[in-house]
Amino acid sequence: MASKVLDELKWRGLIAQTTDETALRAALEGGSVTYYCGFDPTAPSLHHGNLVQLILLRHLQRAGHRPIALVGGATGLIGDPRQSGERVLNTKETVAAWTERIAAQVARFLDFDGPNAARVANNLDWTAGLSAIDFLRDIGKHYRLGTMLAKDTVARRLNSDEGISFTEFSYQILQGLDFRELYLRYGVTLQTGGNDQWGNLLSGVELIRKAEGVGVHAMTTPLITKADGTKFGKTEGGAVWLDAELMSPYAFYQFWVNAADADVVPWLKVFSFRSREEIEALADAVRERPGARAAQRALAEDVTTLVHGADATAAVIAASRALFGSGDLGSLDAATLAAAVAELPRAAVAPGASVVDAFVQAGLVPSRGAARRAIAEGGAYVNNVKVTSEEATVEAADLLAGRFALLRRGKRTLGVAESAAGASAGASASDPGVTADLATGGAVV
RNA sequence: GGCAGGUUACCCAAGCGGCCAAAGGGAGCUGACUGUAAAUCAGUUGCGCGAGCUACGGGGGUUCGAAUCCCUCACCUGCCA
Repeated sequence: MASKVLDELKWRGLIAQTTDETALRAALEGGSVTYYCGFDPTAPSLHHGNLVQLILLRHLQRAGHRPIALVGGATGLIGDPRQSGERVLNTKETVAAWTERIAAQVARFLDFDGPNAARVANNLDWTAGLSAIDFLRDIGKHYRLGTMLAKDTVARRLNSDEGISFTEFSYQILQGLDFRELYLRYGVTLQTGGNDQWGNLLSGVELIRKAEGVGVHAMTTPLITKADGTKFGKTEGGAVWLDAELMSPYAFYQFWVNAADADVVPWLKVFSFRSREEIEALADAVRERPGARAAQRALAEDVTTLVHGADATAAVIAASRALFGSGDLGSLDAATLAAAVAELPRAAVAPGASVVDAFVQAGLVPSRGAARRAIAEGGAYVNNVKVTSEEATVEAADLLAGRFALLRRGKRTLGVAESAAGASAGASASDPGVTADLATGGAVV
């Protein structure tokens, strides 16, 4: 039902601000609206923050509206001003490569068939050939310095020690230019984005009003938060990446499964497409049986399926069940075990290799000193058995199915030591470091 | 172009000649308690088993000894033009 999409989005907590809500509601209920959201290539992949935007695009498309995903081949070369300080410019080659990757990523979330088929656009197409003089005459004349300086991010940066470059200051004009261009080319009348982009969205709304005499809309999503006040989406790898190369589907699934009780219901509303009834049932489940973590599992399954597909999700659920299940690891069959450890960081070891080295090689700790510290703190495990000595070694008897020993730091940082003998030739022969200095003797774990 | 201030570990920030691998806070990690959650308390956080090594923007000096003093370069910020 197209008519109710705004209410649906509100209930889900996906709307922070809109321009004239009455007019926007009328437009959304009156027919198919062409809308857009921009994604700047500031990294090789999109992340959790962009995911909210992608989900919003999807909701609107499902409601019968027509999405345009804009990749910022041009704006990515400039960089929008952040509070934290001036950006380091990336090379044109880098930005071009990232633009391509991101365009491919975005496409997975949209439907390119049917009457409201999606489209991907690149703002480099209309800015690359724009001369500085034309830009200043045709666009710049519509911008008032007072308004530009008053933009929150700009004002903040001006008052900070770092200040702000003309390059980043100009960003808002480029984004306004995009909205106008998309309006002229495709009849786009709504731009969506994160709430921190509000000023940049308004830039386009104002430009179109001044230059074209037409009123268009803007709508933002709120910043996703965590109940404990820490930053949403912060992980060891920096962000929750949507690209499987930057963050494995297993790690991605684990991120969502680890959602706090206080966060999981709001996140279900935002990140899953489950119905109101289903989400309310899961909210009850959290209240009544929090230990079962039913809502967290549902959230993780939905989001992982959306981003990585059903097959990858089934695999990581099976892996998670095996690794975090209460059953004895030794009782797992070889195939299940191999699948479960497939995603884990691994170390190739020969029987007799030290546990310290295996932990370092698997990347579970950054240094040998840190590995020793982990053991001393009682936070290192081999096959779910606490390692008690810094001289402990991985022996043949520890290898499950004759090949793997499960390494764990703390409660849930996992890795695997794979027997060099049982591993494929390439993996084991390539690293002489492990086999060269095997610990002599020492306690067997 | 001129003048002033700044650059310390993941981040903020103290230190201003030896007691500094560097206070304090944040963040991270581990343990206890748990439910792969939160809260709380405790421990821990450059590399190395160790001797020791490397580090306070880069380089060069002074000194028995430098994060600390001097010179120089780079970068950042502010003010003036």
